Amino acid sequence: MEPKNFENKITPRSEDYSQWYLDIIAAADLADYSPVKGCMIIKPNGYAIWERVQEVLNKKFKSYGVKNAYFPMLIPERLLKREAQHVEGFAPEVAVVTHAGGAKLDEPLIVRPTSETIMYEVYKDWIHSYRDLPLLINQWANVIRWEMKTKPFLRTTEFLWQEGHTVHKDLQEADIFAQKMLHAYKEFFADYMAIPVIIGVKSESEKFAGALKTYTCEAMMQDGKALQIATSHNLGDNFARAFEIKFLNEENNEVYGWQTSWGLSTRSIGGLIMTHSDDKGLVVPPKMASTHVVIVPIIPKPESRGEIETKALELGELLKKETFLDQDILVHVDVRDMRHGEKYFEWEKKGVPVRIEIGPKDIEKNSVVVVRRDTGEKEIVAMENLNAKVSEVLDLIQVNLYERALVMRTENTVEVNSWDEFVSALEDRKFILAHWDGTAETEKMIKDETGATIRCIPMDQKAEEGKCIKSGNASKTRVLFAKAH
RNA sequence: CGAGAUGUAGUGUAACGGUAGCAUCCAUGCUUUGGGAGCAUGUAGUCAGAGUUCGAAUCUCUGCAUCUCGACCA
Repeated sequence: MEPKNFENKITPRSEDYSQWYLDIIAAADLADYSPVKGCMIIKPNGYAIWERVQEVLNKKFKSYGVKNAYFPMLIPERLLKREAQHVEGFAPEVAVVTHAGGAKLDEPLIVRPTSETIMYEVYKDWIHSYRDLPLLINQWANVIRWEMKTKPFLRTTEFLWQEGHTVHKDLQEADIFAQKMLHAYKEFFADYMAIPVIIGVKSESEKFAGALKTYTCEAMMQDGKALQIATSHNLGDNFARAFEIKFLNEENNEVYGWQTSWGLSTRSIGGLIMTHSDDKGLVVPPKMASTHVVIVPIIPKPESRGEIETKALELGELLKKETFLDQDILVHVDVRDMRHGEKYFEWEKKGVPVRIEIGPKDIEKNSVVVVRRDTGEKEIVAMENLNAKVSEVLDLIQVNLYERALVMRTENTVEVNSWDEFVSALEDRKFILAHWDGTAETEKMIKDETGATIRCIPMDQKAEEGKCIKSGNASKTRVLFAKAH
């Protein structure tokens, strides 16, 4: 039965992808616009996903020997100016504090757009010997970048992220570490977010301001556009030279440190939304969900309420003792005095992976109905098998979401060998693997003409002689082109 | 920041320059209940400021906000 009308109607993806995205955020109650333009209020439902991101990444970082710390949000302007490319890259988008304590400040303070400068200013005092290395620090923080145009989670003036900043004894070790973090992100996206990402190297024009080399995770959203969902930079000794991070090596020579920085922001939540959600609402991969299972009692007769709710709560308690994929199952029993149909819609909008329905007929037959959020499949399950079944289904949903996203990307990725093919593939919203002559001029020409950018030079891309689709010049490997969010 | 569009209860909409109305939400009560229920009562609104006018939600200007498309970006 079609509902007549209701709040939070979701625009179909096919009709208006952008509106659909905003509708999902409203329907799942993830975020609100703030009184400050371009900023976002992350509501409890949205923040719960972020907390899960923090939990999983912290565990991963610790296993790599990375320690958490916190540095100030305000950075003296002179520090930002130390590294030439860095200041050039960030100057247009920094917010500056000029007054405080009722007076004009002698030196303006910038609100961090990223923390390289303030962290490295003190790193130089922390590092004296090769024995102090590697220095592996991460911080969870907010940063501000004054962007022209914002969109919840994907691009907001203020956003939350983690930024890791390390110092190593040589370039090779730094590069290996930058790649190690890139793979950590890739695994996180695959194993937890159920988002398949392509890892690769950014072109010169797309790399981080001040970096030697930028590694990136690129994901395909359901509209075929790419989302840069995490990055890891090999900073070389650029910042070390600017901030005089020096140490005595084993040969007693004073040398500069070699650095990396790597980050993942609340944008990844936008990626999660755009990868898995459907026209009914948000879909949260079980391993990222703060509620895995919602039990909805069905009460046709008021007098049977007590009995049914008791049974529902009882099943809930049993289920909480169960695990799936080494996680505890988080269960919510929804005993609110509402029609069950309304509850179904609400939990679907919020993306809870599994719904269990229990009513008088179920109690009679000693069974319940288990419904999957990803496929909508309903199954009648005997109560004694419920724990095992739910555990299995959560596992299946986690796997299915990843597979579904991977199939989508695979089907929409093409190799092209001519400009005409390139243009038509782009119109079909594909990821395109094509030859490029390696020059910034050609890259810019392609961007200006089509809006497509080089997302990355994929790491698993094999060497292959070819001709640039734009200039016709020689190319040694294919690179990934796409339009980006 | 450039081009365009739109701003009316929490949400979605209506009102020729002339009493701001409807639906929904929310609150209360009753009846209901295997996919967004029904009835009754109640609360709640013209983005902000200026101008034109006897009279402005409506016309004009300015500002602000949101959306779309560019430029910028995690």
